[in-house]
Amino acid sequence: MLGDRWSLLIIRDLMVRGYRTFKEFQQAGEGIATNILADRLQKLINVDIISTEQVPGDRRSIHYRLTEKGIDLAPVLLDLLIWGARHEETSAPGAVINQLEANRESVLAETRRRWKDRDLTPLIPKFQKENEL
Amino acid sequence: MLGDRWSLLIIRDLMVRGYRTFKEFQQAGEGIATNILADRLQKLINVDIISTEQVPGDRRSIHYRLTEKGIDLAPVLLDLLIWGARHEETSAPGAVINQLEANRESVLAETRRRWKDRDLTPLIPKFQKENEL
DNA sequence: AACAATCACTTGCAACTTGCAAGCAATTAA
DNA sequence: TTAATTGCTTGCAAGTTGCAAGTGATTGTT
Repeated sequence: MLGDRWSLLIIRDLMVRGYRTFKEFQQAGEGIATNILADRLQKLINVDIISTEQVPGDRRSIHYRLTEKGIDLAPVLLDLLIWGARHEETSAPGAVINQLEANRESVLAETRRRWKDRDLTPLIPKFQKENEL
Repeated sequence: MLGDRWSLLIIRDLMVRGYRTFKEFQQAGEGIATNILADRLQKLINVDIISTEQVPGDRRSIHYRLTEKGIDLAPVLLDLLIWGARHEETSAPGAVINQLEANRESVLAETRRRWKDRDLTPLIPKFQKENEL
């Protein structure tokens, strides 16, 4: 399931960037085609990594959200981020990475807290992985 | 680079199972086609995650080995294993997983030690992830 | 009320990637 | 000398991806 080009990026956007809607993923800059995006979202739902919710006040829109199983991927994503940074496949500044690495546990706790509280502020001020995570 | 069906499995086999040769990967049970295997190995070499060495005493054979960058993926793989186990996509017994989780740091240290020393004994007595890691 | 815009998708199709089976060169084993 | 082994490569059918252009159900604007 995670063995494709887009799924982990979607999960990352949900987890650390606070993205929720189809449109946000689509415009995320990575350039995923809408048919593929729809397909990946559905597959992630099928394996219970994400779920959907109605948006109160706009019946066109849907909010995607990580499930418990989905948020449990946080350690993986964090390690991948750190790895990418260490080996320079990221645009995250070195200092930020060192912080993340030194405070692994609290970063993970904060990530989970944000999820629970539906806090949509980006976890850190934007980082990107060039080619794949 | 890691966003495909096979690359992480190859890395895992190198890291925790002690596989080294083309043939070992091919027979690993996951059923990768030889053309794809050759392609993935080459791509992993290109991004400096693995490297090759001559086998002394058999000039037909080649040993693949993780680079420093490759072994640095250990935390990612370990977390992915733990995640898969927690959400039942693994055949690793629960007790083993709990051990891995509780001793994360020492497991990682041991993994790195095995790599340095070229210790080929499997890290734990075989575990598999059903569909993708 | 009528019309335009927005949102989350679908559809059609060409281009690329994968998987399967067979084959091959260079050794090494019998 | 012949057979087997190792690490690939090749050809081709089948599957997946990406692009562009819709579509239907709202919601916003005049």
